[in-house]
Amino acid sequence: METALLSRKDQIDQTATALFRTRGFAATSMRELAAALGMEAGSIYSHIRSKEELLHRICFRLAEEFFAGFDEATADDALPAAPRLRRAVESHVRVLTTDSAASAVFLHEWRHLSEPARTEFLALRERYEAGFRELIAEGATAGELYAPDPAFAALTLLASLNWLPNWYRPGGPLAPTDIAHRLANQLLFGLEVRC
Amino acid sequence: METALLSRKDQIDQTATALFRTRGFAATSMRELAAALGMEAGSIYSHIRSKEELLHRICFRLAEEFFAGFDEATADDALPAAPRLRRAVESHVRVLTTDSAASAVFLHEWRHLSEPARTEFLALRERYEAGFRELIAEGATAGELYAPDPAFAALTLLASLNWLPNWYRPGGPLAPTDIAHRLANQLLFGLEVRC
DNA sequence: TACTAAGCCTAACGTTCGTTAGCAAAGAAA
DNA sequence: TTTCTTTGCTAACGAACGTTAGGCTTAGTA
Repeated sequence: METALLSRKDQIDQTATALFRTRGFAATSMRELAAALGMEAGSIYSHIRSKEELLHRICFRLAEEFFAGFDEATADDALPAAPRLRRAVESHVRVLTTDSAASAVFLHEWRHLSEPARTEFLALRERYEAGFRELIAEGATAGELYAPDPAFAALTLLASLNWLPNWYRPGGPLAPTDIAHRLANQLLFGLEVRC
Repeated sequence: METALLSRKDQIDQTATALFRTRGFAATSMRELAAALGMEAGSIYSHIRSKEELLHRICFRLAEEFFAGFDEATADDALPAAPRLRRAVESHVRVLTTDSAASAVFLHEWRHLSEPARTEFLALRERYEAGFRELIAEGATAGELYAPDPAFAALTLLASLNWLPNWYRPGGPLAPTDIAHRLANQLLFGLEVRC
């Protein structure tokens, strides 16, 4: 057998991710996907069961990556909440930049999952957001952070980060780690000059 | 003629906006839209020319509202950049909250516009973002704001705001003006406690 | 050599899509 | 009364949709 860098199934996943990102899940046809892979639409079904399976795999794989990164970033209990939050932000940015196409699909196309996957996905997302919320709340009670409403702060913070796949392009002027540092700084220090 | 609160055409626009928001433009069929209006699919074409015309009207109407709000908020040249930025943020939030369904469509579904509308739309959006960018840059050179990279700051700021339609619900615990103030504060002052 | 398993093809299935044509009812304007 | 406009209907159009069945080719295995 040819030792391909990517198995055919992985190629399908990757091409589907790119198409779902730019055209959206619903507007991407199996024939389009097949054409991008240089094959016929029917042939794809030798590798997958359905179009939705593709979306399902993309969304849940990324959920796993976000969780793994967050857990690793916040594992050190000795650290105060503020630096742990900073590390969580950097981890989130790392996932967004290393797999920005899949991230965009994860963020925008999940609603085309049918039940029960959709509910399951939303539960995962809520649990992830709760992680940030609790980190911010911890920092607030410890006096490290100013956050009268941790839930509100967490929403705003993740919103800023999640916009990233909309403009980030690999090989641009800013490296992923630069972006992570800048975002963390801007979100933690704000725009207004310090007193 | 019956003096309806909304003309039939406006009812169609409004129902289409709600459906496009929750299911997406591509995944919303004309038959679904018709059913939600209590009519048949073919009948809609007595009022509109095409499905895309609906999307076009929603997107460009909101673009106008964003511009009108921004222009009014930043018209006072006597004011320093920082308070004008704050007013622009509040105006943006006002549009997002008073018409959150249309805002969500504006933010997510524009890519289903076909050319040349799509390019035209993106040019408008870029011009709007440039307004924020220049305001931040002005504040930075005047020493009012700390923003080493105004473009980056503008992206992050708008990202935080544009996430709003994803969680805002009219009649929730926070009134739109509260939200606007909190967002402006958090973005301008940051999360970290001040020195 | 014969057998097996991938991988892809063609052809077609039943369904749904956006849209159109032609007609009917009903009220406003003349 | 006649005419026109508005609004909606039914029925259908061609196209595109996701998916399946069955067969062919090729490469690895026994």
